[in-house]
Amino acid sequence: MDLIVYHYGMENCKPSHSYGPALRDHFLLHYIISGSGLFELDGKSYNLHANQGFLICPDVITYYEASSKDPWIYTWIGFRGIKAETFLKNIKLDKDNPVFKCKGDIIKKCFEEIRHSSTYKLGYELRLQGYLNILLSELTEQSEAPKAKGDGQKKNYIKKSIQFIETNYSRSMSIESLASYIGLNKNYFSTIFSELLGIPPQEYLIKYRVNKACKLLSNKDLTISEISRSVGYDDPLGFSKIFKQIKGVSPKSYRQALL
DNA sequence: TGTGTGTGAACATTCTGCGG
DNA sequence: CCGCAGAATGTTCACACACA
Repeated sequence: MDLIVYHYGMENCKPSHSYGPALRDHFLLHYIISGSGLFELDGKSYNLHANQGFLICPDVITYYEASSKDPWIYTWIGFRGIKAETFLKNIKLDKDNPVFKCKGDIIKKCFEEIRHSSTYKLGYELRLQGYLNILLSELTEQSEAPKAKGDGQKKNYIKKSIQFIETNYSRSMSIESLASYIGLNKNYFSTIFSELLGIPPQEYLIKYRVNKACKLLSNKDLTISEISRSVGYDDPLGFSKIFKQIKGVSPKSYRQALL
């Protein structure tokens, strides 16, 4: 199994309530709903409060204790599985970096839904696993490295858009959908694309498709219509127009010159 | 307060699809 | 292949917002 949920729950701790030192044989994610407390692992201490969480890894001795003045209320989920470690690595969580901070209230809601799963009789396990996946997905999103600033960030946008073009050129695609894939406004996307590459995204996409078509034209078993569809043009006539505009000759003439 | 990043609107230009 | 109309895209500018 990729992921198996072992157990889950919520604890409204009394002042100075503690657990451990103890070992676990599975991963255990805690999320602090309110209050504060202390988490210790490998000789390191972490003072944690609401909206933070911590991970306990298998075979690692840990100790945690609620604050005497403002004891925490936390919720947890224990799990393991062949993909558990990979998923946690994506979140950049391990025994050396066991603490995370949550933005918004999606994580809190995931834990609420996980606890609420017990009210389902037939779909219980699927629901539980589903919410664990959503929880890990959200933590992965939130753990994303801070965005680079200036040209570095712009280069990242352009790199991402080029990768998108290279894998989706054979499908119909608008510049707006491309910009939206990157998470930018289409106008701003066009501006930075032209700024960094010297040509607008539309022109880049057309040239990329025409270059791909040139390679396909060397295969005489393919018709012009098949090639036009293969590079994202449903209308062969439109494709021929564009091709002639870029290469100066029609696709047919280009092929004759090749063969 | 200045600067950089990003958005939204308006308008111009280019592209696309269709009929002849 | 041409011309047209509508759609899509590019350009420019004003503005908001975050941050130093």
